[in-house]
Amino acid sequence: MKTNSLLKCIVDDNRRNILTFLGKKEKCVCEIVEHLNLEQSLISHHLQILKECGILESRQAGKNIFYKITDNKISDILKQIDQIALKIEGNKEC
Amino acid sequence: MKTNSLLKCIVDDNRRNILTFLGKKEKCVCEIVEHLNLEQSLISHHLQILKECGILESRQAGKNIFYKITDNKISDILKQIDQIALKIEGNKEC
DNA sequence: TATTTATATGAATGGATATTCATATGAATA
DNA sequence: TATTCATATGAATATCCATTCATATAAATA
Repeated sequence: MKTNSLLKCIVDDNRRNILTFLGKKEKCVCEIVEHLNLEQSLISHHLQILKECGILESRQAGKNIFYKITDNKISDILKQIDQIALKIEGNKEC
Repeated sequence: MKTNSLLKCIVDDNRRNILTFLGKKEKCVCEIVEHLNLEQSLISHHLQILKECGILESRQAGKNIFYKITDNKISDILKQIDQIALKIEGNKEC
């Protein structure tokens, strides 16, 4: 069983930032690139990973491709992860 | 901010298995080694990592060293992670 | 249709981290 | 006190994964 590969997916800093930036609204790649200020190809690679995991889905509109978080279940999971991150703040070396 | 390094800690398969095996009860290293069927030194390395993160604490009793999960806060986090893992089960490539 | 713009892709690289191997330490016991 | 048992440690190696770089694709526009 690979129960934790979505966790692995989310644990990466850049991917977490992408997801946080996306929030409830879909955004096109160039917006994400501009906001995170990272290489376009890097963003693109991360988007593919998130998409393969079922966390994101995409939609084409002309030259642009828009990404959004797939469903509320995923959003809930992300919220939980953030709550966990908060709890962790009180901890030692972490 | 390093909000996710405890997550990184937990995301590793062997460490998750160690934590799951520990549950509420302290166990000595040799029990963990026997149960996970991995090299003693590997288990020991992982135990150090978990200890440095504040997830585990240890107690010596003669030749044996017993490890246990530090506090209920950590236990709660682990439970949440497991719940998340369950939700994820319904997902695609993950 | 040539060029520009937006995005994807794949190979190469680098860095982080898991694993192994050999050995050290330290407590218990013969 | 020599040996055994339980665990830790550190260096070497292997593996994984993020990042970069160069390039491909495909839509739009001049």
